Amino acid sequence: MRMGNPYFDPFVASGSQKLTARQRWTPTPAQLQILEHVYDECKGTPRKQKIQDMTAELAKHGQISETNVYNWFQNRRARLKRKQSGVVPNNAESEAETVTHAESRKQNPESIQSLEDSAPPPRDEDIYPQSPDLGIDQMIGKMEIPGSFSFHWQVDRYDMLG
Amino acid sequence: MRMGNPYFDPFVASGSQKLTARQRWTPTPAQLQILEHVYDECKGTPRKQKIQDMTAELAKHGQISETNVYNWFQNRRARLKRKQSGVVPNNAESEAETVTHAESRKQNPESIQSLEDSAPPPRDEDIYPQSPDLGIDQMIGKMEIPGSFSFHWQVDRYDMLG
DNA sequence: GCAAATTAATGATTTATTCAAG
DNA sequence: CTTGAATAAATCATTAATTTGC
Repeated sequence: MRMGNPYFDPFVASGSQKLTARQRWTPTPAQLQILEHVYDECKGTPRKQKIQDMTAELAKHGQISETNVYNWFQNRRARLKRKQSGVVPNNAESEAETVTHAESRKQNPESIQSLEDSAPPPRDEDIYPQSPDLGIDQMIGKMEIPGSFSFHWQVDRYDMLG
Repeated sequence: MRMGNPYFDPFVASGSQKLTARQRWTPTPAQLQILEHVYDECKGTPRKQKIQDMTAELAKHGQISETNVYNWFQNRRARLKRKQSGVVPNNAESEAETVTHAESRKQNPESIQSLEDSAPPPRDEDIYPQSPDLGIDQMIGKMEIPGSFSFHWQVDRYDMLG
């Protein structure tokens, strides 16, 4: 089912410097605290408004996006449920992922199918009728983070070539 | 698993005019033709760039958004595969599945529970590093559609009240 | 004490299932 | 019934912990 690689654009330039390698967001301790606090308040996935609000707040403590927040809640809820429900040490492969970790770490580096690339889920492109400034502000702001180490943006998450 | 109603906001205002009722996009014949043509070319879900390009083109033939295009491809692929594989028209009660906890298939249309609303998947908000103009342009452009009938944007797809 | 190698967490994407509008 | 839309589950892939050898 899974095509080996959902996206695979290791080199956008010439494959010498992975200056645009895909890197995932990592919440700062402050962000994590806020996120967990909100999660504690309302278990369910927060609404759009809430997400936007949180994102704006979290952005003050480090790089973040609404997508990150949304994903975080999704994962948090799913994994918490799984942990609570069926940890069941009874069965052999409780997680079906145990094996995948140890050895199946490869990501199909050979299949260069520059023809079949899956597309990203563009969820909302036009649902921001009220506050586009936020997005722009963030985009500009994140270009240079004064404190801490160099944080990479997930700008090139998908791909940028036709 | 599925909660009865993931989101359920029939009326956002006060229940007098359903001016913001949820309405799904319906491709115009011209749009459909284009979509199917592109699908025929490359079966896989197109890439971001392609989606954007197509959306821009399709927008000339009627209301549309990248989300619509993406969903269309997703559904097209999934359903076509299902059809091709094993149709297995089990019209019987095949949905019974593993009913962990008795769950009614019915969604009570009476329950006006506009309190807990699930959140939308904010997919990309800051992934436009190279051509933000496009995004902004689109965003602005769609604010007012001169022609055609009054199509509701899915701005209110989720909710707009805290 | 540090750094490469391993393992465990977890952020991000894809797929399957379901809901509901037309 | 068809199918656009939305969610949750499954999966993938990258980062942080941890272990190991020096």
